[in-house]
Amino acid sequence: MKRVAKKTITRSLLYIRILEKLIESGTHIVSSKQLADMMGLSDVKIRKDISNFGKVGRPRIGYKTFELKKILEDFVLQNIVHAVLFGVGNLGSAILKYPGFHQDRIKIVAAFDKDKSKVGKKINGVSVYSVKNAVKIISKTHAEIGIIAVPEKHSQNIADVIVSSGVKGIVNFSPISISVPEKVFVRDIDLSIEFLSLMYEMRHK
Amino acid sequence: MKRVAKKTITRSLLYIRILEKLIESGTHIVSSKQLADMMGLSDVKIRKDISNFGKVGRPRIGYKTFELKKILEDFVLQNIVHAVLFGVGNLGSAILKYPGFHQDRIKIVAAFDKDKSKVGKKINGVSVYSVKNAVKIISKTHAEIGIIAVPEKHSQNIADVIVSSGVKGIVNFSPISISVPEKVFVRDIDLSIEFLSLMYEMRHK
DNA sequence: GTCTAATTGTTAAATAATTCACGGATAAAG
DNA sequence: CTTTATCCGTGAATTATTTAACAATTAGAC
Ligand SMILES: NC(=O)c1ccc[n+]([C@@H]2O[C@H](COP(=O)([O-])OP(=O)(O)OC[C@H]3O[C@@H](n4cnc5c(N)ncnc54)[C@H](O)[C@@H]3O)[C@@H](O)[C@H]2O)c1
Ligand SMILES: NC(=O)c1ccc[n+]([C@@H]2O[C@H](COP(=O)([O-])OP(=O)(O)OC[C@H]3O[C@@H](n4cnc5c(N)ncnc54)[C@H](O)[C@@H]3O)[C@@H](O)[C@H]2O)c1
Repeated sequence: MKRVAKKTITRSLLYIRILEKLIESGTHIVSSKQLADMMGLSDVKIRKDISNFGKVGRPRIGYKTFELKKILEDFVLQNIVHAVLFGVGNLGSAILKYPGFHQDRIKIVAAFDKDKSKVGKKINGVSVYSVKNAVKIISKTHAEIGIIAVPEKHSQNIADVIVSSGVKGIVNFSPISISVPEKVFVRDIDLSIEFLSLMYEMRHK
Repeated sequence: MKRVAKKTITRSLLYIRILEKLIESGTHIVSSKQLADMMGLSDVKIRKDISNFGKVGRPRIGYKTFELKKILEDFVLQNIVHAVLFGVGNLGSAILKYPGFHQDRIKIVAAFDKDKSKVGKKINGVSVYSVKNAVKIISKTHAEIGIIAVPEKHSQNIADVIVSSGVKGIVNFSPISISVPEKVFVRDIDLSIEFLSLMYEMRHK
């Protein structure tokens, strides 16, 4: 199968969300132009993205919302994503309590913290465990992604724990780069950099 | 001045952070290769990025950490960034309490919520106001960026408030696209999409 | 039926970003 | 003072992504 551009994948995930909303509201047909307006993109880009997955629209009509959603899902989603969280602090708690992940088929199956007062608690149905038991619990839960929400000085240590449990994907919220083996994929989410680069863009355009 | 690539800007912001750490630890000289290893990038990319800002390194030696930091800052930073936050919920509170923004010269100068039980409180030194007073307070504080951390069904409404206050930059944490005039810049931070696209990458590489 | 206007899908062109390849500088060794 | 190994800077090549241009399709008007 042809390699699909990374940006096409992230946009396709957004299309799926919009299509869900359209379907829910009873809309059966949508054109690339309508989708484009809803998302602030160009219609060509949307058609180009979709063309990666086959010929699914009809000229003069548009796309059937349900059919398009199905096709996109078949290519870019599959199952529920299981994740474990490290660090049940301010950010970690917000993540645990966020209901949107469930809607997007992301399930947090366990959380870990080194603070004994947090271990044993349940937040939004998710149990908080001691980091000592992480490897054991992760292998039991078949988690696929580890979330790092601990203070940066502990991030590498937690990354090592995640790697040693066999998990191959990490979402890292701490503002430092972690070292992992090549076969482990890391997504860094750095909020400060988002603010600062937005600021740069505002000043230079 | 030559236009600098967007990705070069975000990486340069990361270089600044690493350089700060190196300077703090007493390191005076660093090579592109060392920086590359610390960040998981290639050394060429780092040299190419830096070359946008002039000839600052010395062959056979490397870069003076302090000098490089200064030059990068002159190009990609300037002042403190002032932001206002809408929605003091789980995520909004985490943002208010995060000390890292201060280190990165981002200052949250006011927060707004529609929940009366939150209005009047102070979180980490930041006062929470009623949304009704937002335009007035924003113009007084000279905020440059508005942060949207309200439930998605209110996001467009809050975006309109932010725009009508004259603020030209928005960081949007809600999982929907907001409509704003062309001259307003929006950065969408969509956590679900990060998880799902990471999952895709893990399955296809 | 024929025409028209709308909309898709695709090829080609343009733009953006990365990687390669290597020349030039220079500190340190001898 | 010459050699050598190292590291920077950069033009050219490659790869990735977006945008433009347009042919093909077809529902609906007439
Ligand atoms: N809060 C934000 O808005 C925000 C923004 C950007 C980045 N971050 C980053 O996210 C991370 C978490 O931020 P936060 O604000 O939630 O911090 P926090 O201090 O509120 O929470 C950190 C949690 O991690 C736990 N912890 C510490 N060491 C641990 C370890 N070794 N193993 C397991 N748990 C451990 C602590 O007990 C605490 O519960 C930090 O790296 C921070 O830089 C946070
Ligand atoms: N918590 C997360 O981890 C997470 C992850 C991804 C996205 N998000 C998004 O971030 C946003 C906030 O999430 P959250 O978990 O903090 O939600 P939350 O429900 O905990 O907090 C929302 C806050 O916004 C306030 N609010 C509601 N309507 C408002 C209005 N019109 N004006 C001002 N304030 C208003 C509420 O009073 C509440 O304090 C949501 O859009 C959510 O989809 C959150």
